[in-house]
Amino acid sequence: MALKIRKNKSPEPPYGCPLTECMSVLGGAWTPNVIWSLSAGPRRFSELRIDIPGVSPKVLTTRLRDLEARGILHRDVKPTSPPSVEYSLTAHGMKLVPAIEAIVSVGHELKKAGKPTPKRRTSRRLAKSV
Amino acid sequence: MALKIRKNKSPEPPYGCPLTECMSVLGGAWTPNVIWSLSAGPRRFSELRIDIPGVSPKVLTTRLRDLEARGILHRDVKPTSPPSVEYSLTAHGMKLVPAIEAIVSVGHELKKAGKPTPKRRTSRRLAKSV
DNA sequence: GAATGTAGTTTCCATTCGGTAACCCGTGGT
DNA sequence: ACCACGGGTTACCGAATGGAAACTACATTC
Repeated sequence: MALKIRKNKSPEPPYGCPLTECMSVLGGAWTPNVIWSLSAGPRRFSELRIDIPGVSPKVLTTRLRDLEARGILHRDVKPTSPPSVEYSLTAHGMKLVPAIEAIVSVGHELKKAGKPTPKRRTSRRLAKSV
Repeated sequence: MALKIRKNKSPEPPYGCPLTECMSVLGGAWTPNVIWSLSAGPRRFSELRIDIPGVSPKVLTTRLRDLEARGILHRDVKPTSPPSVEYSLTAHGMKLVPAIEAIVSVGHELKKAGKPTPKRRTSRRLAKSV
């Protein structure tokens, strides 16, 4: 007999799911880092590069453009000479900060719990031997 | 003159960053959905497939194996005949739920704010025309 | 006029990732 | 005997992504 499907549904269906929605924002590489960095105040391109070691200018540009297009951050070109460009979170972007804080604090807990840093991804051939 | 670098550093450097740490867990496709679904109680493989429309068995398997290896969820094979397999969050995995809730609630806000759903990801050739 | 600094852009490349589809195994029902 | 179901696995594939490196433009300064 077919097992019956329990139907205490999970809180949100993934159709137009806010979860998916939000993850599409946070999903890109370095995105949370950028937002996190900006949460401490406005920053220029090269400051961000320093704040986020390892990010390449290409990816950083991509992220900034993308987040700007989504209304998460604001790009402000100061007409100084050499013009400097300042990025800051919009009110909209600020809303993401608590979520990122939550993620960060979970990150702390995950580290505290001393994960043995699993290196294997799909090497679970043992499934049948269980 | 070189602009001076402001040094009100962002809260966490990305070296062994808890943010990065945690995102490496949440980053895979459908991962948050899986955890979200399991946050409502234990679920079997096929229930998850129903809860998360669009997820392929391959990816679902991958995610479940990965999350199991990380200690986020627990795989419980019931020795019934046909054996059914139940997945549930570990205490560890539960810790992720608030973060996901935060993400979900931001997702709601992002939707409320009526984003014009930018479909283009990297098609911002227009950069110069701005 | 050469160097430096800011703020990127562009090209190229390798890899990863996820999706599709097909297949597998054991059990139970008809 | 045969099919369906639960719970996957495997092979194959194309798109997307992220990284590296080189290059650009403009302005100031030496």
